[in-house]
Formats: sequence, structure tokens, C-alpha cells
Amino acid sequence: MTRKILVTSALPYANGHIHIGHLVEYLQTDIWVRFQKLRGNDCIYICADDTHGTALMIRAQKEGVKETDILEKMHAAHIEDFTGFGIRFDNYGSTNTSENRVFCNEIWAAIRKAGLVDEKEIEQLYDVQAKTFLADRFVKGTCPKCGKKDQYGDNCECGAHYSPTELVDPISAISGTVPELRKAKHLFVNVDAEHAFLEKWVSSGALQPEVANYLLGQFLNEPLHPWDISRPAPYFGFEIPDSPGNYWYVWFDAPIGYIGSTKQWTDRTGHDFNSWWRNTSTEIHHFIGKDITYFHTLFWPAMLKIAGFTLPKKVHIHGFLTVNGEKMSKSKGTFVLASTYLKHLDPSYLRYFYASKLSSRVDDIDLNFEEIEAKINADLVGNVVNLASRTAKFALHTGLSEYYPDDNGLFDEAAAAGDEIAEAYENGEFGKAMRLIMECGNRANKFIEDAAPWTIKLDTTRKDDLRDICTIGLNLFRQIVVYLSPVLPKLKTQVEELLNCKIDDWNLSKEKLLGGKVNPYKHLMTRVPKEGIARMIEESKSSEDFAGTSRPAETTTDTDEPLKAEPLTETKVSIDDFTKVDLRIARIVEASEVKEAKKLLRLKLSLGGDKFLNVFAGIKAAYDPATLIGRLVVCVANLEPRQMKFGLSEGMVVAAGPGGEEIYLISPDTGAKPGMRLH
RNA sequence: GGCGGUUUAGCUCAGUUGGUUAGAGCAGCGGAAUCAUAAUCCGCGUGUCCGGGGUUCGAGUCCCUGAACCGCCA
Repeated sequence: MTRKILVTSALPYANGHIHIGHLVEYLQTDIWVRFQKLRGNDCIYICADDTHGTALMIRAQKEGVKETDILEKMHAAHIEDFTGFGIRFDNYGSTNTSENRVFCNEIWAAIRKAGLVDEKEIEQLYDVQAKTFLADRFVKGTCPKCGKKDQYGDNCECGAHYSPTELVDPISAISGTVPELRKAKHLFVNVDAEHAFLEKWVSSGALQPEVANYLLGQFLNEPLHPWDISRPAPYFGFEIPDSPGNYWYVWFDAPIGYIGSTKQWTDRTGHDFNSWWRNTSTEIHHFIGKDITYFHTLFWPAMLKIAGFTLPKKVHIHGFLTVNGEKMSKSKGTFVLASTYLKHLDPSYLRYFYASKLSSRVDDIDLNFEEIEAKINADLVGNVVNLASRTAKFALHTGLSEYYPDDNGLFDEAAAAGDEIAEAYENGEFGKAMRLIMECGNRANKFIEDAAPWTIKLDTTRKDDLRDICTIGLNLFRQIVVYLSPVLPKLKTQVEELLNCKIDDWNLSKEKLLGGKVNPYKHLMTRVPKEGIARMIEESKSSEDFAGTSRPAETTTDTDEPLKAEPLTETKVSIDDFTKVDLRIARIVEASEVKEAKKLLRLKLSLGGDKFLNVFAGIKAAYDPATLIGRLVVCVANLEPRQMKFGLSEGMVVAAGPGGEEIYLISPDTGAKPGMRLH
């Protein structure tokens, strides 16, 4: 039966760039989603930027820009990072959208109607200069318990917990001034009204057992405190319609972003929204980090229940990432941004490494640079890819056998293992799945070793035997690639090309590929370059932007070198001349190297619908084809087609820069769609 | 302090409802092979399964107790 599955990852905050810690979650989710799609389930992956809150407001103030300016930039940056790692969302939205506001209003109205909102006046520290109330983390002062200076507003290194108003000599971390105590009205949601429901839901199997235990022991063993859901102006967020001057706390509208982003998707694709979010047979799966457990497992299901939305079928909670056994550290160069990683290493390495480490438990996982090197080299290069590498060549001229030869039951054995592998994927036991897959690879390599095709090749009377052995080797290889394709989509594409077959269905692992042509073998994966790791660490030490706060928007003097290198054109053109050039937004849907050419990449550009252009672009030195797929570019759509040695080039991609590695493709702002014309 | 979790080989981890001599990968040692990207194959493990007590014919697994480490406390 086809399942209807809606999957989300937690919304990354728009104030920061994506780093390798975030990627644990997005890769875990992406792998799970790709697995579900491969199994033929009706599965969509929804995410969005989390945009509201004090931190972003303060950053905008400091930089002297509008919040939405930052949001646009970060949205594009996030998408670029995710795309680079092969993370494929069905919709990547934002919490700052009209769709999201509509659902916030709706859910709020339901909570009001249920009579669960109370008003209370509370005292809070207020920064007069910055004109804002101060969240706990924006106040520093002396610990009231132990007297230690320079401690945050909610707890001290000594372990003491207190409220910011108890701090001795409090100072605003924003302006450095002494805050004053002010009263403000806050709205509280009486979550405890749903206590019985939550107890039941928490124990329903929606959570890992240790999480359920934790919630039952930590929170549900006594009445839940009313939830402080509002923040007084000024606040960057949605104003509460029936309480002017008050805004929803960011944790109210953030999870609702899952719904708002889904709405964008259903509107865009013509699907029925209610069949996803108002349908008990739809499975909602959230993937989150352990730090935000209680928002997602107490308030969120309560909100959904009150407003009559589909409840989460499962909340998958993962631990944190440590690097070399420690917290990520900027000074050690282990705080690695996604974009920094992509400059130096193949994203497949990290996808596989995380997969091999992930289980259904909440344990932290450790990224150890020596281990990633050992694991990739041993498992992927030495075991999996080696299978093709040692057989494909021999089969180049003969192709695959018409009938499947005797392989001592290896294919059937690996096909049977598919059920266990699928179960491991389904349960989030990716590490187990990878172990099982590697066992298939080991058996296959042993078979090749024993069959010794390299010896048989020397005996010209045994051509059929040689072809049979390669047929077995390549079938066992393809089977493994089917199993690995959720983790390694790029490898999947390469193998499709090598063996002239599609790998788009889990059940292909049970079908043999016979009689087909085998294309020339190209390296499918290279060993982890030591120097790549070293350079990545080095660059991470110096990256300025590690916390995501971009440099202030000061006016800087730009260098005049580009103009000197290429002076402005004297000749003027008329607007008519300009409009002769049909510039369009296009999405790169395929990108591959042209092996015979030094500079060229072959790109397939989508202009929307079924309109595509085949283009050869001289950007090989500047871009890895894998990182281009999915991104938006500007192209000249009406350029005279030109026949090249490698094929017909039907357009041109617009880029700046002198050439070589210094080529910069032009990207549109968020919102542009393939096919739009530039004016 | 309360609550939740973890502790198995040098490292990373498996060990299903208690059931023979506790396993895998990596690292290490020895050998074979030379198709493949220094890739592959074979062989090599004396581990107080954190300590102590208990239940049981039998405990890494269940119970009690202690220790160390990690996380959470709205």
C-alpha cells in the first residue's frame, strides 16, 4: 500500500549559515525521504527558514537594514548550501509568509475558542537605549548565588538557575547599558488542559522510548506550566490579531511554518492541502535535534490537536555532532560551514559517513577526520566502487550476458537482505543498513577474487566465462547501488549512465540486468584527499562568518581593477537593441563534464514546463558539476544555436569574471522562477 | 537536587524475547594476489561486557546497589 508521508526537518534560523552540525539532521532526513520515494511512497519533504525573534531584529538594527533584507539573503544562502549537499526539498519556504500568518491565525483562534488563553502581567528587564525587552540570553550580570561576574541571565557556570531579574548589576548585552525593570502584559496558553492527551500521545509510539520516558518523568509527572506565548513590541514577528502590541513568540509560529510551507507546495503543484494536514491516514514525520524536544513533543502536538490538524506519526530525535570528540570549535577549525566543506570535499563523503553513524537513538555522533577517511576509503572506494572498477572494463566490448549465470546464490542472498536493509532504513537505523550493504559488497568482492576474471581474460577460449563473471559482478554492484541510492544520489546517477539503466525503484534490487551495453568506466568516487581536509580546517579557522552574523553593511570602496581590466564599452545601445537579447531565468537540471574539453561543462537548462536548452559553458575550472544541479542561473535563450564537436549548444549562461577559476554565475533573488524574462 | 540516558577489544560500535567457546569494521601483525584509485582475498583477539550483590540450571542481557560520564529542568 502506498503511504502518504509528509516529512520535515527543523527550520534553520535565518540568522546563521548552515554548518556541518546542522547537516546531520538535513542529511538524515533527506536520506529517509529518498528512501521512502524509492519505495514508491507518496512522500514530500517540507522545510523553511525560521525568521522571527529578537536575535534577527537586533542584527537588522545593528546593520541598519530591514529584517527582510537579511531574510532574502539567508534564504538564498541556505538553499545553495542544501542543494550542494544533494538535499532535495519539495518546498523550502519561510515562516515570514502570508500562508504562515493565515495558519497562525487559525490555530490561535482555535486555542482562544477552547478558552485556553490567559493574560498575566510580568516584570522583565527592558533596554531603554535599544528599545526592547531583553530575553534571558541578552542580559549579563553577577550571579546572585555565587557572586561570579559576567554570567548569562538564566544560569551561571556554578550551576545555579535564576531569573534575569535576580541578577546583581545586570547589563544589557545589546547596548551595554543598565536595563530597567518594566511590566508588560503576556499571554499564556494553558497547555495543561491537554495533559491527558499528551500523556497518551507521548506513549503512543510516536517517540523513541528514552524520549517518552524523559517527558513522562520530567514534565508530565506534574501539571504543565502555562506557556508564555507572546512578546511585547518591538518584536520581529506576527502581531497577535486580538491583542495589539503583542507578538507571537517565535516558537509559536516556527512549527506552524511546516504547515505554511506545505501550503505553498500544494498551491504550486495543485495538490489538495487537506489530504496532508487534515487526514489521519497521512503520516507526519518530524526530524529534530534533541535540544528542541519539548517544543515539538508537548506544545506542538497540543496545538495541532486543539486546531484539528493531523498529529505527528513520529518525531525522530537525533543527538548533536561533535568533531574529533569535542564540541565544534572555531579556533580548532572544526566549526565547518557547509559552503566551506563544499569547496574542499565531496558531499558524498559526509552523506555516507553520517549514514554509517546514525541510529534510531538520541546519541550524539562524532565526526572524526581520520575515521571519515578510513570509512570512505574502505567502504565506498575499496568495497563498493571497486566492484565496478574491477569488472566494468572487461565487459566494455561484450556487454552483459543474456542469461544470468550461476553465482552461488549471491544475488538472491543480497536480494533477500533487502528486506532487512529496508527495515533498518525505515526505523532510522542507517548505520545498520550500511553495515548490511557492506556485507553484500564483501561477498561480491570475494566472488570476483575467486573467479579471477583477469586470469580468464588471458584464455581466449573462455570469453563467455569472462562475460558471465562481469555480469555477476556488475549485477551485484548495481544491487548495492540501489540500496545505497538514498545516501549517494550522485553515485546512483553515475551508475545509471555506466550501465544504461534506471535506478528509481527499490524492487530493482530483485531484478537482474541482462544483455545490456556497458559504457566506458569512469572513476565513480575518489579516495578522501588528506589535503582537502587540511585546507577545509584551515579555512574554517579564518572564516569570518562562523556565527552567521554577516559583516555590518558599511560602505566600502570597491577596487577599480575589474574596470581597468575591461573598460566600459563606449558604444551606446538602444532599448530595442537590448530587448533583442532574450534573457531568461533557468534552472540547471543536469550538469556533467565534457571529458574531451578543457573548459566545458554540458548543462541542461530548464525554462519551465517541457522547455529545455542544452548548453556548453566554459566554467569547468570554476564549478563542480554536482554543485550546479538545481541552482538558478540567467541564460541567453535566443542565441543562435552553435554546433560544437560535442553537440549542439543552444544558449549561453551569463557569468562574470576574468575566467579560469574566477567565474561567477549570476543568481536571481529568491522568488524568481525558470522561464521568467529579464527586463 | 530532581529527571532521562550512557558505560562491551587500542578506536567506532553490534549484541534481537536471558541459552554453547561475546561479535563486526578500523588500526596492528603474517601471508596470497596484481583486475582495480596503495584498491582485493586469507589467517591472527587472554575483552575483570564499569564495580558489588541478587534472581536463575544458565546473566553482557532481568532486579537491587554503588561509581563515572553526558543531557534536560519549560
